[in-house]
Amino acid sequence: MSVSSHHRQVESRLADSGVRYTPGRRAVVDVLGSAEGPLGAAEIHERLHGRVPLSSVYRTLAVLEEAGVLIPHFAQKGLTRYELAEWLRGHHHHLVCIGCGGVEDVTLPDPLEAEMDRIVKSIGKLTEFSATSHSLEIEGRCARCDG
Amino acid sequence: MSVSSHHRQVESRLADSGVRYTPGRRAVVDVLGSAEGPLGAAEIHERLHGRVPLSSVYRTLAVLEEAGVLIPHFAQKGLTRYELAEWLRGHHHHLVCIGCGGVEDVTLPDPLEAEMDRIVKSIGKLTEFSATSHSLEIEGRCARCDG
DNA sequence: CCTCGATCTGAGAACGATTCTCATTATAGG
DNA sequence: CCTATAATGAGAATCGTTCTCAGATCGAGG
Repeated sequence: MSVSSHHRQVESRLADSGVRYTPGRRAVVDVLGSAEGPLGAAEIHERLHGRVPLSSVYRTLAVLEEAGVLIPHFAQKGLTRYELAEWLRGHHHHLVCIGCGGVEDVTLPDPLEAEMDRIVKSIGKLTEFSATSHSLEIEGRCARCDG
Repeated sequence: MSVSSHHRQVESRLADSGVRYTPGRRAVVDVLGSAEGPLGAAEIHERLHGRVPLSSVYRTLAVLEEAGVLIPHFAQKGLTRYELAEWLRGHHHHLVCIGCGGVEDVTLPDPLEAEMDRIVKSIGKLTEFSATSHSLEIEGRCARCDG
């Protein structure tokens, strides 16, 4: 799943809604496509060395979220991070480090993910709630902070 | 696990850190103890009918989080909600409604929770990450928003 | 190519949630 | 009681985010 493949997919998804895939928007997708986990607006702005002004980064994130290209992720007070949606990056879960606050992605092996699905389905049956998606957040200490 | 039992436990936990369990703090614990899910500062202030000013609610939340009585929960842009920590309320998961943004708790039946534990343990073995806790976030539509 | 309308952008103002400040009040211990 | 310490209330300050608006860009039709 290369970055240029992301570009093709995003471009066509945006085209469907009559939205342009401009250089600024590409730049944001590039940054997120090569990130190790979700990033916030300020982090993205930083990684672009100011080539895209912060207010435009925010607008771009809103446009891409609206188009279903990005998914917001909340794990810290007052900070929204974004990552590529699952249809671009694949289904995965998060390891949230209680030491440094960072978030890493994990993709489960099929048998484990199948088990997760069964659990989520069971919960749907137990409650008046129609589940569309799920995410397992595991808190702990990453290799760097553990020791 | 009654509310008065919560009060006793919280009081003794706070005493350990030389922190007073004042009426305002009790009121916040009361509200959270009888909530159906995590609440934000404004929601708590609202449910107290202004008996505790908003700035005090914020301070109280910070104090109680610091003491390990409350756990913050993030599921919405720019809004931090809190709930009683697991040692007070028991382990549970969250149903996050993509319609109204609300969050409900679910406690899994033992066999399902046991399965979750196995999954989390397996992930710990797969990665350089020492898990201390986990939470399954299920996104979907609540009974009210579905239809 | 050139024009026109629609879309996008940049800069800064505005906003909402949260935190801070500081003067005042409550509390526990001597 | 008195005093030192902790807690409170009200409003100002802060920070992430959203909005506004004037100007730049684009792409379809002439």
